[in-house]
Amino acid sequence: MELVEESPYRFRIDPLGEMRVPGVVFAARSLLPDVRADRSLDQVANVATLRGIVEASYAMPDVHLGYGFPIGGVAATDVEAGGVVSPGGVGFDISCGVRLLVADLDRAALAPMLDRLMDGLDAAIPRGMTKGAVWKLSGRAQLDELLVGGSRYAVEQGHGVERDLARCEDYGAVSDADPGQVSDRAVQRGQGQVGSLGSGNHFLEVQAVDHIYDEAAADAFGLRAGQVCVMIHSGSRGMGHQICTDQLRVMERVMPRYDISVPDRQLACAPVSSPEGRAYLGAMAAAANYARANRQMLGQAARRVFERVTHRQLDLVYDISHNLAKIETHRVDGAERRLCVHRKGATRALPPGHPDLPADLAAAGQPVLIPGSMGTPSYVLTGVEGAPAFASTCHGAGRVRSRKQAAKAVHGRDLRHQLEAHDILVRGASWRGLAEEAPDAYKDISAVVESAEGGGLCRQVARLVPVGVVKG
DNA sequence: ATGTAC
Repeated sequence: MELVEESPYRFRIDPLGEMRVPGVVFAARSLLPDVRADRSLDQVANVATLRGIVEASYAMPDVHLGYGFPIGGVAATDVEAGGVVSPGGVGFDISCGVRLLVADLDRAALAPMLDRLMDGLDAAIPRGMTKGAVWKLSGRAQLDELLVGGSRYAVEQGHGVERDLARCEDYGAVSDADPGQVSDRAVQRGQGQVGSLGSGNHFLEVQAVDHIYDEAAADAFGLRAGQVCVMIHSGSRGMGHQICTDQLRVMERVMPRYDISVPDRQLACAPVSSPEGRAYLGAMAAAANYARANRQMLGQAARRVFERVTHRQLDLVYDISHNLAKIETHRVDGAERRLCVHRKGATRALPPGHPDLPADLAAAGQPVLIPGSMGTPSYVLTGVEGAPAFASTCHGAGRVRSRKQAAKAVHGRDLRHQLEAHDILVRGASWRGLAEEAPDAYKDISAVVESAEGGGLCRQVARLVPVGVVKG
Protein backbone atom coordinates (compact mmCIF):
# COMPACT_ATOMS: atom_id res chain seq x y z
CA MET A 1 0.00 0.00 0.00
CA GLU A 2 1.49 3.30 -1.12
CA LEU A 3 0.16 6.75 -0.33
CA VAL A 4 0.89 9.57 -2.77
CA GLU A 5 0.76 13.04 -1.25
CA GLU A 6 -1.35 15.28 -3.52
CA SER A 7 -1.48 18.18 -1.07
CA PRO A 8 -0.88 18.60 2.69
CA TYR A 9 -4.32 17.20 3.54
CA ARG A 10 -4.93 14.86 0.62
CA PHE A 11 -3.31 11.48 -0.12
CA ARG A 12 -4.01 9.10 -3.02
CA ILE A 13 -3.95 5.32 -3.26
CA ASP A 14 -3.46 4.51 -6.95
CA PRO A 15 -5.67 1.77 -8.43
CA LEU A 16 -4.18 -1.71 -8.11
CA GLY A 17 -5.68 -5.08 -8.98
CA GLU A 18 -9.48 -4.95 -9.03
CA MET A 19 -9.72 -1.31 -7.94
CA ARG A 20 -11.91 0.65 -10.40
CA VAL A 21 -11.01 4.08 -8.96
CA PRO A 22 -8.28 5.44 -6.68
CA GLY A 23 -8.58 5.78 -2.94
CA VAL A 24 -8.36 9.32 -1.56
CA VAL A 25 -7.62 10.04 2.10
CA PHE A 26 -8.23 13.53 3.46
CA ALA A 27 -5.91 13.88 6.45
CA ALA A 28 -2.79 15.55 7.70
CA ARG A 29 0.17 13.16 7.55
CA SER A 30 0.12 12.92 11.35
CA LEU A 31 -3.44 11.47 11.26
CA LEU A 32 -2.86 8.85 8.55
CA PRO A 33 -3.42 5.31 9.81
CA ASP A 34 -0.25 3.20 10.07
CA VAL A 35 -0.57 1.00 6.98
CA ARG A 36 1.35 -1.85 8.65
CA ALA A 37 -0.64 -2.00 11.89
CA ASP A 38 -4.07 -0.86 10.71
CA ARG A 39 -6.29 -2.36 7.99
CA SER A 40 -8.53 0.66 7.45
CA LEU A 41 -6.75 1.85 4.28
CA ASP A 42 -6.96 -1.70 2.88
CA GLN A 43 -10.69 -1.27 3.39
CA VAL A 44 -10.57 2.02 1.44
CA ALA A 45 -8.90 0.09 -1.42
CA ASN A 46 -11.43 -2.77 -1.18
CA VAL A 47 -14.35 -0.35 -1.50
CA ALA A 48 -12.76 0.98 -4.70
CA THR A 49 -13.52 -2.39 -6.35
CA LEU A 50 -17.30 -2.10 -5.98
CA ARG A 51 -19.41 -2.15 -9.14
CA GLY A 52 -20.42 1.30 -10.35
CA ILE A 53 -18.19 3.27 -7.97
CA VAL A 54 -17.34 6.74 -9.33
CA GLU A 55 -14.50 9.22 -8.71
CA ALA A 56 -12.79 7.60 -5.74
CA SER A 57 -13.18 5.64 -2.55
CA TYR A 58 -12.87 8.47 -0.04
CA ALA A 59 -11.66 8.46 3.56
CA MET A 60 -12.25 11.29 6.02
CA PRO A 61 -9.54 12.35 8.55
CA ASP A 62 -11.20 10.26 11.30
CA VAL A 63 -11.00 7.03 9.26
CA HIS A 64 -10.70 3.78 11.21
CA LEU A 65 -11.50 0.10 10.84
CA GLY A 66 -15.15 -0.82 10.33
CA TYR A 67 -17.29 -3.69 9.07
CA GLY A 68 -16.23 -4.04 5.41
CA PHE A 69 -16.12 -0.29 4.75
CA PRO A 70 -13.98 1.88 6.99
CA ILE A 71 -15.69 4.20 9.44
CA GLY A 72 -15.01 7.63 7.97
CA GLY A 73 -15.65 6.35 4.44
CA VAL A 74 -17.58 7.88 1.53
CA ALA A 75 -18.36 5.95 -1.66
CA ALA A 76 -20.81 6.77 -4.46
CA THR A 77 -22.06 4.32 -7.08
CA ASP A 78 -23.79 5.20 -10.36
CA VAL A 79 -27.34 3.83 -10.15
CA GLU A 80 -27.89 3.66 -13.94
CA ALA A 81 -24.53 1.93 -14.47
CA GLY A 82 -25.46 -1.05 -12.26
CA GLY A 83 -23.98 0.56 -9.16
CA VAL A 84 -24.39 -1.36 -5.92
CA VAL A 85 -25.61 -0.51 -2.45
CA SER A 86 -23.89 -2.19 0.50
CA PRO A 87 -25.16 -2.34 4.10
CA GLY A 88 -21.53 -2.28 5.24
CA GLY A 89 -21.26 1.16 3.64
CA VAL A 90 -23.79 2.50 6.13
CA GLY A 91 -22.92 0.45 9.17
CA PHE A 92 -24.91 -1.32 11.86
CA ASP A 93 -26.01 1.85 13.60
CA ILE A 94 -28.12 3.17 10.72
CA SER A 95 -28.54 6.98 10.81
CA CYS A 96 -26.55 7.33 13.99
CA GLY A 97 -26.15 11.06 14.38
CA VAL A 98 -26.10 14.18 16.47
CA ARG A 99 -28.71 16.67 17.71
CA LEU A 100 -27.69 20.05 19.14
CA LEU A 101 -29.97 22.30 21.18
CA VAL A 102 -29.16 25.74 22.62
CA ALA A 103 -30.46 27.73 25.58
CA ASP A 104 -30.64 31.48 26.06
CA LEU A 105 -28.38 31.03 29.07
CA ASP A 106 -24.69 31.63 29.78
CA ARG A 107 -22.31 29.12 31.29
CA ALA A 108 -21.72 31.28 34.38
CA ALA A 109 -25.45 31.58 35.06
CA LEU A 110 -25.87 27.80 34.79
CA ALA A 111 -23.01 26.99 37.19
CA PRO A 112 -25.01 27.09 40.47
CA MET A 113 -27.71 24.88 38.90
CA LEU A 114 -25.43 22.46 37.06
CA ASP A 115 -25.36 19.72 39.69
CA ARG A 116 -29.17 19.64 39.87
CA LEU A 117 -29.40 19.73 36.07
CA MET A 118 -27.09 16.74 35.77
CA ASP A 119 -29.04 14.81 38.42
CA GLY A 120 -32.23 15.54 36.50
CA LEU A 121 -30.72 14.35 33.23
CA ASP A 122 -29.24 11.31 34.98
CA ALA A 123 -32.76 10.29 36.01
CA ALA A 124 -34.50 11.21 32.73
CA ILE A 125 -32.18 9.76 30.06
CA PRO A 126 -32.52 5.97 29.60
CA ARG A 127 -29.17 4.52 28.58
CA GLY A 128 -26.70 1.66 28.69
CA MET A 129 -27.74 -1.97 28.75
CA THR A 130 -30.65 -1.32 31.07
CA LYS A 131 -34.14 -1.37 29.65
CA GLY A 132 -36.06 1.85 29.34
CA ALA A 133 -37.15 4.44 26.83
CA VAL A 134 -38.79 7.84 26.83
CA TRP A 135 -41.68 6.71 24.59
CA LYS A 136 -43.62 3.48 25.05
CA LEU A 137 -45.27 2.62 21.72
CA SER A 138 -48.62 0.85 21.57
CA GLY A 139 -47.62 -1.82 19.04
CA ARG A 140 -46.37 -2.59 15.55
CA ALA A 141 -48.96 -0.35 13.85
CA GLN A 142 -47.70 2.70 15.73
CA LEU A 143 -44.08 1.70 15.24
CA ASP A 144 -44.71 1.44 11.48
CA GLU A 145 -46.00 5.03 11.50
CA LEU A 146 -42.83 6.12 13.29
CA LEU A 147 -40.67 4.21 10.78
CA VAL A 148 -42.27 6.23 7.97
CA GLY A 149 -42.60 9.57 9.77
CA GLY A 150 -39.43 9.83 11.88
CA SER A 151 -39.17 13.06 13.88
CA ARG A 152 -42.21 14.40 11.99
CA TYR A 153 -44.36 11.62 13.46
CA ALA A 154 -43.00 12.32 16.95
CA VAL A 155 -43.85 16.03 16.59
CA GLU A 156 -47.33 15.20 15.24
CA GLN A 157 -47.88 13.11 18.37
CA GLY A 158 -47.06 16.13 20.54
CA HIS A 159 -43.36 15.42 21.13
CA GLY A 160 -41.83 18.68 19.95
CA VAL A 161 -42.69 21.78 17.97
CA GLU A 162 -43.09 22.37 14.23
CA ARG A 163 -39.92 24.50 14.12
CA ASP A 164 -37.89 21.45 15.13
CA LEU A 165 -38.59 19.86 11.76
CA ALA A 166 -37.06 22.72 9.78
CA ARG A 167 -33.93 22.16 11.83
CA CYS A 168 -33.71 18.44 11.09
CA GLU A 169 -31.84 17.02 8.12
CA ASP A 170 -34.49 15.92 5.57
CA TYR A 171 -37.08 17.84 7.64
CA GLY A 172 -37.17 15.00 10.15
CA ALA A 173 -37.82 12.00 7.91
CA VAL A 174 -36.22 10.35 4.89
CA SER A 175 -38.62 9.30 2.13
CA ASP A 176 -39.24 5.79 0.78
CA ALA A 177 -39.10 4.00 4.14
CA ASP A 178 -40.59 0.53 3.75
CA PRO A 179 -41.73 -0.94 7.09
CA GLY A 180 -42.72 -4.10 5.16
CA GLN A 181 -38.98 -4.88 4.92
CA VAL A 182 -38.52 -4.67 8.68
CA SER A 183 -38.46 -8.10 10.35
CA ASP A 184 -40.49 -9.01 13.42
CA ARG A 185 -37.25 -9.45 15.30
CA ALA A 186 -36.15 -5.89 14.42
CA VAL A 187 -39.55 -4.64 15.62
CA GLN A 188 -39.20 -6.60 18.87
CA ARG A 189 -35.79 -5.09 19.51
CA GLY A 190 -36.84 -1.56 18.56
CA GLN A 191 -40.24 -1.44 20.24
CA GLY A 192 -39.05 -0.52 23.72
CA GLN A 193 -36.07 1.70 22.79
CA VAL A 194 -37.54 4.88 21.27
CA GLY A 195 -35.94 7.63 23.32
CA SER A 196 -32.89 5.83 24.69
CA LEU A 197 -29.23 6.71 24.36
CA GLY A 198 -27.51 3.33 24.04
CA SER A 199 -23.88 2.84 25.04
CA GLY A 200 -20.35 3.07 23.64
CA ASN A 201 -19.56 6.53 22.32
CA HIS A 202 -23.18 7.68 22.58
CA PHE A 203 -23.78 10.49 25.04
CA LEU A 204 -25.79 13.47 26.10
CA GLU A 205 -23.65 16.45 27.02
CA VAL A 206 -24.27 19.83 28.51
CA GLN A 207 -21.77 22.06 26.72
CA ALA A 208 -20.77 25.70 26.42
CA VAL A 209 -19.83 27.60 23.25
CA ASP A 210 -16.11 28.13 23.76
CA HIS A 211 -14.96 29.73 20.52
CA ILE A 212 -16.58 31.17 17.39
CA TYR A 213 -14.64 30.84 14.10
CA ASP A 214 -17.34 32.24 11.80
CA GLU A 215 -19.57 34.91 13.37
CA ALA A 216 -22.06 35.13 10.50
CA ALA A 217 -22.67 31.38 10.32
CA ALA A 218 -22.77 31.03 14.12
CA ASP A 219 -25.33 33.81 14.26
CA ALA A 220 -27.47 32.05 11.65
CA PHE A 221 -27.24 28.83 13.69
CA GLY A 222 -28.22 30.69 16.89
CA LEU A 223 -24.83 30.26 18.60
CA ARG A 224 -22.87 32.85 20.58
CA ALA A 225 -19.81 32.64 22.85
CA GLY A 226 -20.45 31.46 26.39
CA GLN A 227 -23.88 30.06 25.61
CA VAL A 228 -25.08 26.72 27.06
CA CYS A 229 -25.93 23.84 24.67
CA VAL A 230 -27.10 20.26 24.90
CA MET A 231 -25.63 17.75 22.44
CA ILE A 232 -27.13 14.29 21.91
CA HIS A 233 -25.26 11.53 20.06
CA SER A 234 -27.36 8.42 19.46
CA GLY A 235 -28.65 6.13 16.73
CA SER A 236 -31.17 3.46 15.79
CA ARG A 237 -30.37 1.07 18.68
CA GLY A 238 -31.36 -2.59 18.24
CA MET A 239 -33.68 -1.69 15.35
CA GLY A 240 -30.91 -0.53 13.00
CA HIS A 241 -28.60 -3.30 14.12
CA GLN A 242 -31.15 -6.01 13.36
CA ILE A 243 -32.10 -4.47 10.00
CA CYS A 244 -28.44 -4.37 8.97
CA THR A 245 -27.96 -7.99 10.06
CA ASP A 246 -31.09 -9.15 8.20
CA GLN A 247 -30.22 -7.34 4.97
CA LEU A 248 -26.58 -8.46 4.96
CA ARG A 249 -27.76 -12.05 5.07
CA VAL A 250 -30.02 -11.48 2.04
CA MET A 251 -27.25 -9.83 0.04
CA GLU A 252 -24.66 -12.51 0.83
CA ARG A 253 -27.13 -15.02 -0.66
CA VAL A 254 -27.98 -13.14 -3.87
CA MET A 255 -24.56 -11.80 -4.90
CA PRO A 256 -23.82 -14.78 -7.21
CA ARG A 257 -27.13 -14.14 -9.03
CA TYR A 258 -25.81 -10.69 -10.03
CA ASP A 259 -22.35 -12.05 -10.76
CA ILE A 260 -20.86 -9.87 -8.02
CA SER A 261 -17.69 -10.87 -6.23
CA VAL A 262 -16.02 -8.76 -3.56
CA PRO A 263 -12.57 -8.95 -1.94
CA ASP A 264 -14.11 -9.09 1.55
CA ARG A 265 -17.31 -10.91 2.46
CA GLN A 266 -18.25 -7.93 4.67
CA LEU A 267 -18.72 -5.88 1.47
CA ALA A 268 -21.89 -7.85 0.60
CA CYS A 269 -23.96 -5.74 -1.80
CA ALA A 270 -26.56 -5.77 -4.58
CA PRO A 271 -27.38 -3.42 -7.45
CA VAL A 272 -29.28 -0.37 -6.20
CA SER A 273 -32.03 -1.07 -8.76
CA SER A 274 -32.38 -4.79 -7.89
CA PRO A 275 -35.23 -5.99 -5.64
CA GLU A 276 -32.70 -6.67 -2.88
CA GLY A 277 -31.05 -3.27 -3.29
CA ARG A 278 -34.41 -1.53 -3.09
CA ALA A 279 -35.43 -3.67 -0.11
CA TYR A 280 -32.28 -2.64 1.74
CA LEU A 281 -32.81 1.05 1.01
CA GLY A 282 -36.46 0.80 2.19
CA ALA A 283 -35.47 -0.94 5.42
CA MET A 284 -32.51 1.40 5.92
CA ALA A 285 -34.81 4.42 5.54
CA ALA A 286 -37.13 2.95 8.19
CA ALA A 287 -34.19 2.59 10.58
CA ALA A 288 -33.08 6.13 9.72
CA ASN A 289 -36.49 7.46 10.71
CA TYR A 290 -36.35 5.42 13.91
CA ALA A 291 -33.01 7.05 14.77
CA ARG A 292 -34.41 10.52 14.14
CA ALA A 293 -37.49 9.89 16.27
CA ASN A 294 -35.17 8.51 18.94
CA ARG A 295 -33.15 11.73 19.02
CA GLN A 296 -36.36 13.79 18.95
CA MET A 297 -37.57 11.98 22.09
CA LEU A 298 -34.20 12.30 23.85
CA GLY A 299 -34.28 16.01 23.03
CA GLN A 300 -37.76 16.28 24.54
CA ALA A 301 -36.61 14.58 27.73
CA ALA A 302 -33.67 16.98 27.96
CA ARG A 303 -35.97 19.95 27.35
CA ARG A 304 -38.28 18.96 30.23
CA VAL A 305 -35.41 18.66 32.69
CA PHE A 306 -33.74 21.85 31.46
CA GLU A 307 -36.94 23.88 31.80
CA ARG A 308 -37.68 22.49 35.26
CA VAL A 309 -34.21 23.28 36.61
CA THR A 310 -33.23 26.47 34.74
CA HIS A 311 -36.62 27.85 33.58
CA ARG A 312 -35.14 28.28 30.11
CA GLN A 313 -36.12 26.71 26.78
CA LEU A 314 -33.88 24.61 24.56
CA ASP A 315 -34.11 25.46 20.84
CA LEU A 316 -32.99 23.02 18.18
CA VAL A 317 -29.90 24.06 16.21
CA TYR A 318 -29.83 20.98 13.98
CA ASP A 319 -30.09 17.20 13.83
CA ILE A 320 -27.81 15.37 11.40
CA SER A 321 -26.85 11.79 10.62
CA HIS A 322 -23.39 10.37 9.90
CA ASN A 323 -24.34 6.80 8.88
CA LEU A 324 -26.54 6.74 5.80
CA ALA A 325 -26.79 6.00 2.08
CA LYS A 326 -28.70 8.47 -0.09
CA ILE A 327 -29.69 8.70 -3.73
CA GLU A 328 -28.31 12.09 -4.82
CA THR A 329 -27.56 13.84 -8.09
CA HIS A 330 -23.96 14.95 -8.61
CA ARG A 331 -21.92 16.05 -11.60
CA VAL A 332 -19.44 13.32 -12.56
CA ASP A 333 -17.12 13.80 -15.57
CA GLY A 334 -19.24 16.72 -16.74
CA ALA A 335 -22.61 14.93 -16.59
CA GLU A 336 -25.35 14.87 -13.94
CA ARG A 337 -25.57 11.34 -12.52
CA ARG A 338 -27.90 9.68 -10.00
CA LEU A 339 -25.61 8.27 -7.36
CA CYS A 340 -26.03 6.13 -4.28
CA VAL A 341 -23.78 7.97 -1.84
CA HIS A 342 -22.71 5.85 1.13
CA ARG A 343 -21.58 7.86 4.15
CA LYS A 344 -20.34 5.75 7.05
CA GLY A 345 -18.91 7.81 9.86
CA ALA A 346 -19.10 10.73 7.46
CA THR A 347 -21.45 13.70 7.47
CA ARG A 348 -23.20 15.42 4.60
CA ALA A 349 -22.16 19.08 4.51
CA LEU A 350 -24.44 21.12 2.25
CA PRO A 351 -22.84 24.37 1.04
CA PRO A 352 -24.45 27.82 1.26
CA GLY A 353 -27.26 28.21 -1.24
CA HIS A 354 -28.08 24.50 -1.54
CA PRO A 355 -31.79 24.02 -2.44
CA ASP A 356 -32.33 21.43 0.34
CA LEU A 357 -31.57 24.00 3.06
CA PRO A 358 -34.33 25.93 4.86
CA ALA A 359 -34.41 29.66 3.99
CA ASP A 360 -32.85 30.85 7.25
CA LEU A 361 -29.81 28.59 6.77
CA ALA A 362 -29.33 29.21 3.03
CA ALA A 363 -26.71 31.94 3.43
CA ALA A 364 -24.65 30.10 6.07
CA GLY A 365 -24.86 26.51 4.80
CA GLN A 366 -25.84 23.37 6.68
CA PRO A 367 -24.83 22.99 10.32
CA VAL A 368 -22.55 19.95 10.61
CA LEU A 369 -22.32 18.55 14.14
CA ILE A 370 -19.13 16.76 15.17
CA PRO A 371 -19.18 15.06 18.59
CA GLY A 372 -15.87 14.92 20.43
CA SER A 373 -14.80 12.06 22.67
CA MET A 374 -15.52 12.33 26.39
CA GLY A 375 -14.03 15.43 28.00
CA THR A 376 -12.90 16.92 24.68
CA PRO A 377 -14.45 19.67 22.53
CA SER A 378 -17.17 19.12 19.95
CA TYR A 379 -17.45 21.20 16.78
CA VAL A 380 -20.03 22.88 14.61
CA LEU A 381 -18.95 23.10 10.97
CA THR A 382 -20.63 24.05 7.73
CA GLY A 383 -20.40 23.03 4.08
CA VAL A 384 -18.37 24.87 1.45
CA GLU A 385 -18.96 25.53 -2.25
CA GLY A 386 -17.35 23.09 -4.67
CA ALA A 387 -16.23 20.66 -1.97
CA PRO A 388 -14.96 17.20 -2.99
CA ALA A 389 -16.30 13.81 -1.81
CA PHE A 390 -19.93 14.61 -2.73
CA ALA A 391 -20.23 17.31 -0.07
CA SER A 392 -19.12 15.15 2.88
CA THR A 393 -16.89 15.66 5.88
CA CYS A 394 -15.74 13.90 9.05
CA HIS A 395 -18.01 12.67 11.87
CA GLY A 396 -15.96 12.64 15.07
CA ALA A 397 -12.66 11.75 16.66
CA GLY A 398 -12.28 8.17 15.47
CA ARG A 399 -11.10 5.41 17.78
CA VAL A 400 -7.40 4.51 17.84
CA ARG A 401 -7.33 2.02 20.77
CA SER A 402 -9.78 -0.84 21.26
CA ARG A 403 -12.37 -0.77 24.02
CA LYS A 404 -10.42 -3.53 25.76
CA GLN A 405 -7.13 -1.61 25.61
CA ALA A 406 -8.85 1.54 26.84
CA ALA A 407 -10.50 -0.23 29.78
CA LYS A 408 -7.16 -1.81 30.74
CA ALA A 409 -5.38 1.56 30.80
CA VAL A 410 -7.69 3.37 33.23
CA HIS A 411 -10.45 2.67 35.75
CA GLY A 412 -13.75 4.45 35.16
CA ARG A 413 -13.65 5.85 38.71
CA ASP A 414 -10.26 7.50 38.10
CA LEU A 415 -11.44 8.85 34.77
CA ARG A 416 -14.44 10.42 36.45
CA HIS A 417 -12.14 12.09 39.00
CA GLN A 418 -9.95 13.41 36.16
CA LEU A 419 -12.95 14.87 34.35
CA GLU A 420 -14.35 16.41 37.54
CA ALA A 421 -10.93 17.96 38.20
CA HIS A 422 -11.55 19.81 34.91
CA ASP A 423 -15.01 20.87 36.15
CA ILE A 424 -16.81 18.37 33.93
CA LEU A 425 -19.59 16.58 35.82
CA VAL A 426 -20.11 12.91 34.93
CA ARG A 427 -23.22 10.76 35.15
CA GLY A 428 -22.28 7.32 33.78
CA ALA A 429 -24.12 4.05 33.37
CA SER A 430 -21.17 1.76 34.24
CA TRP A 431 -17.52 2.21 35.27
CA ARG A 432 -16.42 -0.15 32.53
CA GLY A 433 -18.35 1.79 29.88
CA LEU A 434 -16.78 5.01 31.09
CA ALA A 435 -13.22 3.59 30.93
CA GLU A 436 -13.79 2.28 27.38
CA GLU A 437 -14.52 5.83 26.28
CA ALA A 438 -11.36 7.39 27.74
CA PRO A 439 -10.36 10.34 25.52
CA ASP A 440 -6.88 8.94 24.82
CA ALA A 441 -8.52 5.99 23.03
CA TYR A 442 -9.48 8.48 20.32
CA LYS A 443 -7.77 10.71 17.77
CA ASP A 444 -7.42 14.40 18.56
CA ILE A 445 -10.74 15.88 17.45
CA SER A 446 -9.25 19.31 16.87
CA ALA A 447 -6.66 17.83 14.48
CA VAL A 448 -9.42 15.89 12.69
CA VAL A 449 -11.50 19.03 12.18
CA GLU A 450 -8.43 21.02 11.06
CA SER A 451 -7.67 18.33 8.50
CA ALA A 452 -11.25 18.34 7.25
CA GLU A 453 -11.09 22.09 6.77
CA GLY A 454 -7.57 21.91 5.30
CA GLY A 455 -8.77 19.30 2.81
CA GLY A 456 -11.48 21.69 1.62
CA LEU A 457 -14.35 19.57 2.96
CA CYS A 458 -15.93 22.11 5.30
CA ARG A 459 -15.41 25.26 7.36
CA GLN A 460 -15.24 25.60 11.16
CA VAL A 461 -18.03 27.62 12.78
CA ALA A 462 -17.86 27.02 16.54
CA ARG A 463 -16.11 24.96 19.21
CA LEU A 464 -18.13 23.61 22.14
CA VAL A 465 -16.63 22.35 25.42
CA PRO A 466 -18.24 19.86 27.81
CA VAL A 467 -19.47 20.94 31.24
CA GLY A 468 -21.48 17.82 32.08
CA VAL A 469 -21.72 14.41 30.43
CA VAL A 470 -24.37 11.70 30.61
CA LYS A 471 -22.85 8.46 29.26
CA GLY A 472 -24.45 5.27 28.06
C1' DA B 1 -22.60 0.24 17.34
C1' DT B 2 -25.18 -4.36 19.38
C1' DG B 3 -30.06 -8.61 24.09
C1' DT B 4 -20.85 -7.70 22.64
C1' DA B 5 -22.47 -15.61 19.83
C1' DC B 6 -25.77 -18.98 14.93
